[in-house]
Amino acid sequence: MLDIQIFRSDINAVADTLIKRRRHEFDVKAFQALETERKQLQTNTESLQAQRNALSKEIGVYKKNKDEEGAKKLMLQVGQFAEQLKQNEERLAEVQSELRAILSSIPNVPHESVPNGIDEQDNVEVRRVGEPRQFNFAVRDHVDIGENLGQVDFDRAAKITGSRFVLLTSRIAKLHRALAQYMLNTHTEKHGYTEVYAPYMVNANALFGTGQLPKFEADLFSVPVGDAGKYYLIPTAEVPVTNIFGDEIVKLENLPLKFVCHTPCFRSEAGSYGRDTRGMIRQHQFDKVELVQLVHPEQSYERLEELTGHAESILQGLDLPYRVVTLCSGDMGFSAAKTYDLEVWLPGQNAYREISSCSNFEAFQARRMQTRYRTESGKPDYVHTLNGSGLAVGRALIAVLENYQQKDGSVTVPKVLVSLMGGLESIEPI
RNA sequence: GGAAGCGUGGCAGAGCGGUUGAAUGCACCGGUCUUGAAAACCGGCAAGGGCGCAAGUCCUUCGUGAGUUCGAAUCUCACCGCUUCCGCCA
Repeated sequence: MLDIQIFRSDINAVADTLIKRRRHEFDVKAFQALETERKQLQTNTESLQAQRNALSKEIGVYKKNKDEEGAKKLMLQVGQFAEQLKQNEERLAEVQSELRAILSSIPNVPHESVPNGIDEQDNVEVRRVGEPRQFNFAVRDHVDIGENLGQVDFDRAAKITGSRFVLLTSRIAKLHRALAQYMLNTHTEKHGYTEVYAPYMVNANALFGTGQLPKFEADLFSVPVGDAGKYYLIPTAEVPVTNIFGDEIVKLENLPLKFVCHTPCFRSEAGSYGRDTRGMIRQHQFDKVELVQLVHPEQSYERLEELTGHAESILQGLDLPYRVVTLCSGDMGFSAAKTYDLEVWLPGQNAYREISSCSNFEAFQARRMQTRYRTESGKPDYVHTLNGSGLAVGRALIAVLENYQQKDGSVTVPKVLVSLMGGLESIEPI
């Protein structure tokens, strides 16, 4: 959520930026009309409330003095505007909730360093790290590799559940676990993150906080709770972890707060039918190790570079070639002010594919969650939030299978994973 | 699932229809005292919002929502959460 103050003072500039940079249009006239009404209603309502409060206090005094007559007179006075006050209060609540609804459906404004653009075509490559390996045989993709090894099974997953799920077994299931373990160990031991175990189901309020609701309900899975309520399966650990300090004022000296959390992620992938239907690239359920930081506003852009580096270090440790891309304004997520994507080289696709997304949300999420810190002067102010995948475990598995494949169909275990694999150096067919 | 109890400021904990945004203690901040510190003493200390250049002033908030009332932290209803006991269970 953007600061309503900038809509009050400089609405045309914001509207302009949002159209040019995010192709997001909103009705400035309607907003302003509501805002004018709000201002008038609020002033009016509050002055009536003040009158009522003053009279009520007086009534109290009369009652104490047993002057029922005097009290009666004042009660009549209040009665004269009671109905008007009630109507004002109701309308004011309506207007404010309409304003809030508009405000909460407006995306974040991109940082000035974010390149302008429409879609992923306009993303800007920042750097490439590592050289794609040259193969002296016909490369296979992870589906062929995994099925040939007899340890990746899409058909049975579809039988058990449906499409876009996978069943991993034996060494590959263990490799998947080892990858997550390696990521968690690295981030906790080398990068100073605190490990978190968090709920996999969250309420609507938490999803509002990070920006998935109200606009993107269709992307989420939910389960009914009680008679009317529901919980949502998390689409990313970002949701429970970023919300840890929602509605709280954290101590300045505790910043930055850095958390790492390994969870499954559940996404309905509505609107992506037909895309990446082969293999494990786009699943309804996948594991991810997520990095989350709550930081002092002045530091958030340095922290974004740092956090991106933490995610990169996993790819480097696994010796996987990748590139870093700055998302253009049109390709960024709803809540982000700036995003770097890490794209890993997949020989099976002969392409770089996203494996991590690292973003600075500035105060956009903090404002929704009401997460603040106390400034040096003691005044509360919003923190900045960041997160990034460090990394998507399922996609990391794909990358390892494809980049470490051998001519005979086996897959070499990356050096850093050997001990986590109990000494196993190569995955063979079973 | 059944029964009982409880949700108040950073924490603990009063208040149970009237001038209470809320006693008191702890924590925290400033001051006096002290060579310094501690102790003692004095003072300060919730958040959000409106109007205002400002000083200030007004409104809202005692789990959430609705209601009763001139007036609600206090009464009513619903919901959410927590605790304890019983049952069940990994």
